[in-house]
Amino acid sequence: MTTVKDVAKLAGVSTATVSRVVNNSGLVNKETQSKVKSAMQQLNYRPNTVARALASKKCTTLGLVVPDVSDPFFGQLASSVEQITRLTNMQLLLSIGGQDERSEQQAIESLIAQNCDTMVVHSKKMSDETLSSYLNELPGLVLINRFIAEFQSRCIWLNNEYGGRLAAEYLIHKGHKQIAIVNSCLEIDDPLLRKKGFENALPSKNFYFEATPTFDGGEEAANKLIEHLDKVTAVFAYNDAMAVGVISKLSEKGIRVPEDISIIGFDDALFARVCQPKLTTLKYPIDQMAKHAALLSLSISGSNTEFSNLPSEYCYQPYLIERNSVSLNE
Amino acid sequence: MTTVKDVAKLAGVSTATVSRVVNNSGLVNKETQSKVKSAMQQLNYRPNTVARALASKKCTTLGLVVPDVSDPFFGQLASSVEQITRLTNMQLLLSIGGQDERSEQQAIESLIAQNCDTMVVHSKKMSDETLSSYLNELPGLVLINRFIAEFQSRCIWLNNEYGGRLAAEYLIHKGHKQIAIVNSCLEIDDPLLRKKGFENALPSKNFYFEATPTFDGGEEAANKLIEHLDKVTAVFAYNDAMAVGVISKLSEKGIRVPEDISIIGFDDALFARVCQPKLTTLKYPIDQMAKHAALLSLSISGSNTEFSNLPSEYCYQPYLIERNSVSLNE
DNA sequence: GTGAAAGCGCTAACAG
DNA sequence: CTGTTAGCGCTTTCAC
Repeated sequence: MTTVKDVAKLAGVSTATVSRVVNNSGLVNKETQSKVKSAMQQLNYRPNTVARALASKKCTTLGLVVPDVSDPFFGQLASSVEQITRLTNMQLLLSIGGQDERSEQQAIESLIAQNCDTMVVHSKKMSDETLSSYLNELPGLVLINRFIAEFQSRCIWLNNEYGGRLAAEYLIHKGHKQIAIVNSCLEIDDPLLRKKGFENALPSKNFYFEATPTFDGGEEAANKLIEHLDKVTAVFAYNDAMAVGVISKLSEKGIRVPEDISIIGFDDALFARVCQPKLTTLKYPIDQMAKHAALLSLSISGSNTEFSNLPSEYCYQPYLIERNSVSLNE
Repeated sequence: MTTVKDVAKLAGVSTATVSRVVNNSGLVNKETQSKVKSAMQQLNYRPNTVARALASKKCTTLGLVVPDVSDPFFGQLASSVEQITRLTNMQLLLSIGGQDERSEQQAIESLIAQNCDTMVVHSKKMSDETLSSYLNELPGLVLINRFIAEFQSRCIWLNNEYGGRLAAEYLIHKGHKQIAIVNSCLEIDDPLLRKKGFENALPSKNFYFEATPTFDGGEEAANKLIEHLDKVTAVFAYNDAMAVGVISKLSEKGIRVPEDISIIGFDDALFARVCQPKLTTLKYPIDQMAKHAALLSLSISGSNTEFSNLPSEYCYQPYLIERNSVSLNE
């Protein structure tokens, strides 16, 4: 491993000078500069980012915590954040938050130990209290998909309630009145808010089922749904995975979508375009949100000043993507 | 930020002693030890991993290079690697290799700059030569899904040819003789090897189509396939995404799987279970492979000694997952 | 057992 | 413009 010292020696200058040309911190004579540069090339010198961060007390890593990268939703989120880190010459530290509060905390702690002062975290298990204490401790921490009122300038979140309303309005517009909600059973706000938004727009008695927000959960819910099929013309699923699970189980039983029953999903995940029929769904603009969160964190923590013109709206609105899983109900 | 110095002062000992208790490097008096520990607690001291790595010249990060995390296949891979890093108290550095050789190189370079000496890389664009030079420079670098003969003890890869053969044998066993291959058009070995394995087992003239290895590519290939439907009873798709694309386009045209035509995929990706009908496919055991690669890298680079009993077989075999997209052809 | 001191690779005043 | 010096936070000989 070649260091500044080696370069300095070969170029016949001090390490400070080498540092100056590496950092482009002006004020270096053209000639010395080229001497140093050629020495760097000869030795195949690569600055040690770790040492640099330590000495300058500036951090070149951005930490991301998500519950699970194997879930395509978070894969998408991670990918978007990575695009920002690449643009800003930062490195991405990935920490997995997992299923419980403790491992979410550990994920953050390990980022702190790495001296990481800019981070975006997706946490659903940690309480507002512990999360708030981290927010206080780490000025560069930005929350995604979560809203804590005292820190709203550091939260990027989705208007879930509005999403629920959009779904209801669309189904009503299509002539549906008897609807089943297939919701997530996880104890987080999102399903409750979507339900609330939906029911505000369609207060008549709807059927309601809960399961895990996965394909299997969707199948499970469909099994219960089947008993009420005569009273239901459409279903609003918590997410596309569940929607696809419902479709799959239904079609196994010979019930066709959208001919026999309509269905609307949420997320616009990979699934949505790939399934049969293609899914009408509510777009969750996670790409934009993730980029916004990363940029926000970078700008708050002072790691980057170039991108100062960030969106002023921190609350994102889902919007309808019409495909063909919903039919007109006369 | 509290440092060793603060702890040392509060505990009335030297920083060396603090370091000793932090690292459990024995030889510390019980009493001093508890004094130090309570001081650490009082001050909420967290060792700075970056400084530690610098001073000890031991690295606590594992770097991962994949082309794209938003692709569920790589999400899965990343998730498996992360499970190993968590187990071994390492941090995961994620670098995206992207589409071309240059960005793959940059991904590796940025890991080197981070002083990362253990890494697993999935590279398909870099030439054997440049990759070999990195392998020489970085003893802890392990390749996944790629085979370079001179470095075979640092490669974890899939027997693609065998996968092709399995697909052919299964379809033959099911009575199919006229088969279309829907292959990836990417210029990497995998599609060629799968094709070779397939054709060795079924040398009769098959139909052959190429497209990008995605859902859209599958749809595109299906459009061409449709013209030859009278001469084809089954299709072998390069991966599940393509298979699902084929199914989708076909069913749009009123052609049913598996009644009218059978199809077999590759990967056993998320898609495979979710689509209609559920896809018969070849399992790509990427989870195990990724864990093996991470562990191998860790053990080679000397970052971890606990997991010495690694699998001795570096070449993984795909295996058949039978679902219901293939029917008997009499 | 414990402390003093040197140093990991680099940056950042401060002189000159 | 450039070199000297003093650290960043931690580990690690080497004495005591």
